[in-house]
Amino acid sequence: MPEQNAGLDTLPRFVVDRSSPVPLYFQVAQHLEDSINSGALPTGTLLQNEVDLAASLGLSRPTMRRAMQHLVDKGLVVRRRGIGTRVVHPKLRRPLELTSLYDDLARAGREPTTRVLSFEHVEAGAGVAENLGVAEGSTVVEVVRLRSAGGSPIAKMTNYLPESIVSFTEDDLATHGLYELVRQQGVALHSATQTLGARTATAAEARLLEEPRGAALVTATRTTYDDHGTAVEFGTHIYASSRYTFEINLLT
Amino acid sequence: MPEQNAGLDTLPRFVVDRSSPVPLYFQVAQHLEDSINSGALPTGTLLQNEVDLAASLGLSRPTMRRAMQHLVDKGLVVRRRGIGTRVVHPKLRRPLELTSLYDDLARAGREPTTRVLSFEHVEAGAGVAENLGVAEGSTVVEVVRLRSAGGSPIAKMTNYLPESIVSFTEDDLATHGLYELVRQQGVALHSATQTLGARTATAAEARLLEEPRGAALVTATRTTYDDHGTAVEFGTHIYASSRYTFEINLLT
DNA sequence: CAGTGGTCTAGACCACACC
DNA sequence: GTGTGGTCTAGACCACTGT
Repeated sequence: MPEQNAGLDTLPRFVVDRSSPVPLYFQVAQHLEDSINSGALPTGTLLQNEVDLAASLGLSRPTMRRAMQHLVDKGLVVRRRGIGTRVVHPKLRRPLELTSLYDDLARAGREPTTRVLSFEHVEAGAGVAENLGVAEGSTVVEVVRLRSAGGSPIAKMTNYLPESIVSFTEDDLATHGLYELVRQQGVALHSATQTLGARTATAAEARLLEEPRGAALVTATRTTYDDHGTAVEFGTHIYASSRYTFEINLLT
Repeated sequence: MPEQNAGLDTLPRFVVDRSSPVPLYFQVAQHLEDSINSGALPTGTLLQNEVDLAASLGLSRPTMRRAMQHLVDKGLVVRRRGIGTRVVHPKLRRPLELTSLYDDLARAGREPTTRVLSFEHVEAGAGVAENLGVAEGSTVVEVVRLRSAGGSPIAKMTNYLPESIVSFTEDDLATHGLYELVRQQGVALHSATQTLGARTATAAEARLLEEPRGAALVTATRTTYDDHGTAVEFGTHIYASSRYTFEINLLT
């Protein structure tokens, strides 16, 4: 007699749509994820075994396994041989995504606004050229933005992009995240490296971010690469530490 | 005529060991990873298609696919339908691991040293109790450490652990990372949430970290969970921002 | 012992990219 | 078209857990 068992009530009501272009494993994973997030499958729940689940959904076991593995990759469940599949701490969602500050704030319902402080074509200095992988002195687009939420400034963001991939306008940047715009141009973002640190604000920075003189700022530099290992974007950012912190989830 | 093609030279020499307990897909993935890291399969190389690779290794296609997917998850290759599998930027390894500051410094060859400032059993306050998921007032172990590298202090780390999982000693902490010790006791670390921010140093903190008065510090709070979603460790740390920054790699 | 997930096979059909 | 990876099936055997 298992201590807890679920999926018996919620899952048989669910049927996959075989005419949908959405893969079956993904439909199942999505439904399980929704059930976990909605509380229908609370933390600690032991799911039905994959063989029975596959049978009750009319799927093969490999397809069911793939759905399960998807949830493992997201950190929502843990699987143990001889034991079963257990729902873990629901707080640990969204382990690794390349999100922008704009998306983060929007998701938190904080109504982000962006003011573009400058948008111009400049010659790449040594630092920018090295991080972006372009020749020093070549032309790149420099974007400086002030992002606010709830009327208070959060961050000053300075980004450099190769001229060739910028076809959006200054207006687009006021209402969309930078990554969103880059992705819409067909660039497949692959990975990014980010360095976080801290330093005290200069007088101008303190004024801009409405922080006291000498306040501690979070600093971030990020380089984003596409599928070919080509740098797509390099940015140096400062954040008002009294109003923003970085949340990072890690899976072992 | 493909622009670049590989696997023809290196892979047929490789044979899987079917008597090994190491899964076949892992043996293959490991060999490919080694080939990539050694430069035998340089950046941009287009691998053989998975069907041929499977055949030449005497494996089924699903097994070969699994090896490939393993490399995709590690960020080493990119797969595109209709195109093939391509080796990407070798600089972007080790996307996301749960590492400790000790491990990070040791890997960088900076000879970390640790001084245990205190090691005692205390009653959990409200904040610690909530983050650790224990009752307020229950006994937990508090560890305060000063980590240095190259003779200079880097961070002051304050950790709280449930009393039950601490069987190591103060001496162990001077020469090993906290995660290493926890893992050695059979605890399966699953995931962690970390929050990074910044603030100015107090007078005592500045003195301890050998930073100027009012210096900006990086602050980090981290909660680590095991497979059961139980909190294993909660810590609040401060870092001398002039000597340490956080490197983070993200995969989209 | 029975039950669980972990691995592996040998096929099949489909969607997409390039020529 | 031809070739690529993406999805799916219906089995099989093994390793580990708990009774």
